Amino acid sequence: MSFNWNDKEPIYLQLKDLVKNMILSGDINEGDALPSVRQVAMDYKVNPITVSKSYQILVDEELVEKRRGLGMFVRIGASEKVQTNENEQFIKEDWPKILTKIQHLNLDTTQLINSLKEIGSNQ
Amino acid sequence: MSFNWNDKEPIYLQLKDLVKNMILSGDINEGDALPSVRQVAMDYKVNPITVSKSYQILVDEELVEKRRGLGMFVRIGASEKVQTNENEQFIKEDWPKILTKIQHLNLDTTQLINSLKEIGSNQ
Amino acid sequence: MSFNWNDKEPIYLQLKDLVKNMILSGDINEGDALPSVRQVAMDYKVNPITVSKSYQILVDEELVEKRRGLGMFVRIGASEKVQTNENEQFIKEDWPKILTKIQHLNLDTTQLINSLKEIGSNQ
Amino acid sequence: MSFNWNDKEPIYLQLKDLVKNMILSGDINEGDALPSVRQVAMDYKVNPITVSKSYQILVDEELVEKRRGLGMFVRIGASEKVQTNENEQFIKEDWPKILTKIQHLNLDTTQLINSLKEIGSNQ
DNA sequence: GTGGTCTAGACCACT
DNA sequence: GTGGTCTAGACCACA
Repeated sequence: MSFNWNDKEPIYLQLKDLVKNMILSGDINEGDALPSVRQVAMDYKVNPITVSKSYQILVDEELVEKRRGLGMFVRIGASEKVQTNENEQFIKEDWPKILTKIQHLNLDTTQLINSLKEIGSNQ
Repeated sequence: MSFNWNDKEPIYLQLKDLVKNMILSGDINEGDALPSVRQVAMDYKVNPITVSKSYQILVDEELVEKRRGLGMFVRIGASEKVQTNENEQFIKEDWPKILTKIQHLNLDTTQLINSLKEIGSNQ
Repeated sequence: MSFNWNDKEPIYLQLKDLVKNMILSGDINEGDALPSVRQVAMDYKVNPITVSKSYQILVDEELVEKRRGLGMFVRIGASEKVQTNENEQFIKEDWPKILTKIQHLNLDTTQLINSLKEIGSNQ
Repeated sequence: MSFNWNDKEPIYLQLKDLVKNMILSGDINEGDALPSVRQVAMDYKVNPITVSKSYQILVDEELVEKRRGLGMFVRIGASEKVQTNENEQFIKEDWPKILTKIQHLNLDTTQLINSLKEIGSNQ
């Protein structure tokens, strides 16, 4: 386990997103401890400081709390918080840009709508 | 005019996209000269080397040609080429990612579809 | 009772100060036993070793004595001793720093003086 | 220049405060560039990453802005902002604690008031 | 056991 | 020139 990394983005950000997704998907439950910095560093063959940096961001975003001498723990409500934040960001920031681009490129919307409908029916 | 810049992407890429969009939208016509490196550098309060780098990319993408002693000129067919390339990129790369994200976030597709329909009817 | 803790200072020091203040205010009388390490650990949801460390400091400061098999007891004269030490520390170390800071921040001293007068008149 | 450092607080925090004070006192003017990370690292015989960490905090506090490829610059209004923040923190957080402690220790307020008056008259 | 800090030295992207 | 990232390895405080 060592070559997931995308060269364009710093590892610590990718790692942060990875953990975020694990919280979102329930791979790590609220109240649980995150794997220790050292553990992750070894598993992913990454420097402990790099892992530390990822975890610190999650603390700053109030998704994770540090219990001194014990480790990092997923806060209660973290999963919902992530979901809410990401939804909001998509709706308010990403989607409008996407619409603008579609208009800008003068794309045929019927195809796009169809692909969206497919997704909708599978939910 | 100085704070358009997004911190996550290098200025020279943002500048390149800006020019590309001006070509696409007809703000700069095919055959026309691009504003001089110095001019742009002053207008946008950017280092001339940064502007050069942007222009060079456009030359590499064969949208623009350098005429020695005269400046940079938009090639004939550039606009269409941009449009084609961007369309393809959107359909093949961006849109699938967008769909995945929508599914991932479990978003309500009906709203999204409605906003797309609105755009479609205005075209 | 679990989140009194200030993240900047180690828990064992905060706990030590807490006990000190209880001695000072008479919540625990001289000659009385301190609550057992286990008890405190449970009450405050803290590791017993952390509590031990706090108590050990109080022993080192000769405010508390250990009676083997019985527990920790507040020494006679402890309250006065705490008061004397803390007074001295405040006057000699804390207050000068406070004055410097007030000057540095260029604060209006009249307000501060008024709040001090209020306290004085209530004593 | 190498042994200013207090062992109890991380260097990067001390360095941050040092820069903050330089902004506050006008040693570095608003709009000016901060000394480069490498320069400071050499001057103070500290690792560049440590300096970087300090500077990053100032960016997060919006006192300093990064201009890519150019360096870090003191934002307009930074000095006032620092002053306002520190004043507020003193009045709302530090001073009440000080008052409590004075009351708690049953200190003679007249001396304290006198020392405050002295400061006041020198302003 | 846990995370936090620091160093020395390397490499990279941006301007 | 600028800052950002990462490594490898060390040491420390806390629980």
